[in-house]
Amino acid sequence: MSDTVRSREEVSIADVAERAGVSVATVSRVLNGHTNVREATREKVRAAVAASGYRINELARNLRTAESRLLLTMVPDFGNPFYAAIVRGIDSVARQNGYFMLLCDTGADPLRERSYFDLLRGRRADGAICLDPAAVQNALAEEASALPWVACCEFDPDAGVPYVGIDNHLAAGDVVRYLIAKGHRRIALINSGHGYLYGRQRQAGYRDALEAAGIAANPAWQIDLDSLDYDAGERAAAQLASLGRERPTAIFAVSDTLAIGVMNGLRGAGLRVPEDVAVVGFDDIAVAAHVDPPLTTVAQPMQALGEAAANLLLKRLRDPRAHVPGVLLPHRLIQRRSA
Amino acid sequence: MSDTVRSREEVSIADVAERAGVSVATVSRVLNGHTNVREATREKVRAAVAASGYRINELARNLRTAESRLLLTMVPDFGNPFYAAIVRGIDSVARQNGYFMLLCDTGADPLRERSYFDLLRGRRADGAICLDPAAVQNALAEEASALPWVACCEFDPDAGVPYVGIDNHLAAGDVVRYLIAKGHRRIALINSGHGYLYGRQRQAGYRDALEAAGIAANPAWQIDLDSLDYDAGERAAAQLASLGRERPTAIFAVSDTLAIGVMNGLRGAGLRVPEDVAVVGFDDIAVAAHVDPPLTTVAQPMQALGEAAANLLLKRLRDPRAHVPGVLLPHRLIQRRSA
DNA sequence: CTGAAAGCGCTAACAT
DNA sequence: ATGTTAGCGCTTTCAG
Repeated sequence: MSDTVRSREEVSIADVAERAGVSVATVSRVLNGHTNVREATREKVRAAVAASGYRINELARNLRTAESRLLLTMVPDFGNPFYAAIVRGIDSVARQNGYFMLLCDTGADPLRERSYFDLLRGRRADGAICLDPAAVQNALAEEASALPWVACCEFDPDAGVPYVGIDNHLAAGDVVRYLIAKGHRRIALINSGHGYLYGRQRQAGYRDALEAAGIAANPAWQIDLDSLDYDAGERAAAQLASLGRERPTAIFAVSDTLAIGVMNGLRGAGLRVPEDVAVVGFDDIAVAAHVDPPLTTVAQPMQALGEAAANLLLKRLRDPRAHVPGVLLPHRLIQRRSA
Repeated sequence: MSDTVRSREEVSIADVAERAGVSVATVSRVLNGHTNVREATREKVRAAVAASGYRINELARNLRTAESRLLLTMVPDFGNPFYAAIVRGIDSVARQNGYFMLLCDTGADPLRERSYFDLLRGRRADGAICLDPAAVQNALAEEASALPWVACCEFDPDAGVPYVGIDNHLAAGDVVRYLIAKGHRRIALINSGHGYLYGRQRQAGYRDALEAAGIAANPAWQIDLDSLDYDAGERAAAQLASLGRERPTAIFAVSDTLAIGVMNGLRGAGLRVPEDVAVVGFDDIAVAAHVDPPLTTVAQPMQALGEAAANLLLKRLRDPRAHVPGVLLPHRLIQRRSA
């Protein structure tokens, strides 16, 4: 009570020890919940801690224990709502295991991503989960492969890095088969360029499903974009609409943002969805159910993906030489009104 | 060349020193770019560093220098795209000043937020920027006020915490005056509940502007929601639409997500935007320009808000006893087709 | 220009 | 059950 004035000077474990009339070791034991301390002593220490306003210096503890209990999650674009649920999944597992999870916005820039890996190298974080494009990951794989990290959603199965994701080839096939079952034979694909592995996988799934149904793919119906934003989708739709009688009756866009842009572009060209052109997206982001018409799309088990990634990472931290396998989780086609 | 095999054992500064035939002090000097080292010695050290694959242990350095050069940004909801540009602004300033910025998703939960503040208390981060609701901040203000942090967008001017934001009262007034100028007199407000200070400020701005124009506010046209998501906006619109002849001709929603939901709800009720009901949102998030019709809304200078917040924080870190003032930045009404 | 040595604040043997 | 002590890996006087 008499010591209300907390000096702004840092109070250390030694100060607490002195105050409580015990050794620093005892204070440390109390702090860490070791059982071999007499209750009376424990109480004295607690009182001294409270009275002094002591706060443990985790930096010192971390240096000593050689771990930070910090996990990093690297996202390529913080503005993309797609990552939200994944991040929540990671966070919940991290928390349950006594770790903090902190987010890094890499901007899909290898240099920035490298700088975050430096946090691992400098022992300031214990591990990382990377949601970045496989290309970015690969640029770093060589020197980074010894570091404790796992890939999520975007990954190269051959990079030797543990990963979690879905079967993109199968998912794209499911979309095409769904569209075919609805009577479509003129199906376009709007893809995300070759930076993303998932793009190549979905393209292959699209092609193979078409082929399996005996439908020849029209090259004019395959558009590769270098962006995933609404505008890009809009422009692609305009391009497809301008085909006139040669235009497709269904469009599969590899992301919901693209698909929403597509619907806008179609509307701009005087075409109705789904009457004139059906549209399917990918990801099932929050707005997808709230655009007009609501978007048919492929849902990934985002939360589960994040949880699985976190669990993989923790396993790797516990046993650095454990074999950590790649994991594929099931997706789901969400049927709404756009197709 | 002969030493390609990097032992997985941690190599320390002492190892490098031995290898280079110098003292650890000299290695440290080279590492930190001190000038008082002979070029030949410097070269020897560099070679030893490269050959050994040495990586500085930042934990140790941080302990010694008593700083982490880590900044935290706390967001209430990682999934809300509203924060993206702000975060980028913070990040760029942090980077330019040699800091890492890491994101924390608090879920607007005071307990979780407190846990992140613990990172500050434990010296694992040097400072923080908090984008959380003022209510959450206040729950922590008492004990947290000694910590180096600033509030951004949501803040209590009286909490004694440095802040950056916009003039919400004025912005809401601008919206109402714009609507009045367009001939509207039946203007509804869809608000976000009382958890958010900006909600109260915008409500006051709405009321005052109406009053100044001699228009009596109809209580049935003021809806308080406890959520900001699309569904909530949709339900509120349905409620307003059900008023029949008593329904408003314009709706001001305090966030774009709400506004988009409102437009959907209106459409569901057979009402056209803007012909039957005009809609104005707030924030100018990315989708706002891509919904149908494009949304008229208030843009906040997000990037600038983030930069200003980061600069305030850095100033506070440099001089803990400096007076750091509150800062208000200008907003802008973006006129599109919804109103 | 370089080295020796003293810590930063903590944990974990190893005593007692 | 408690204390002593040796570091964790680094930076920084202080000497030389």
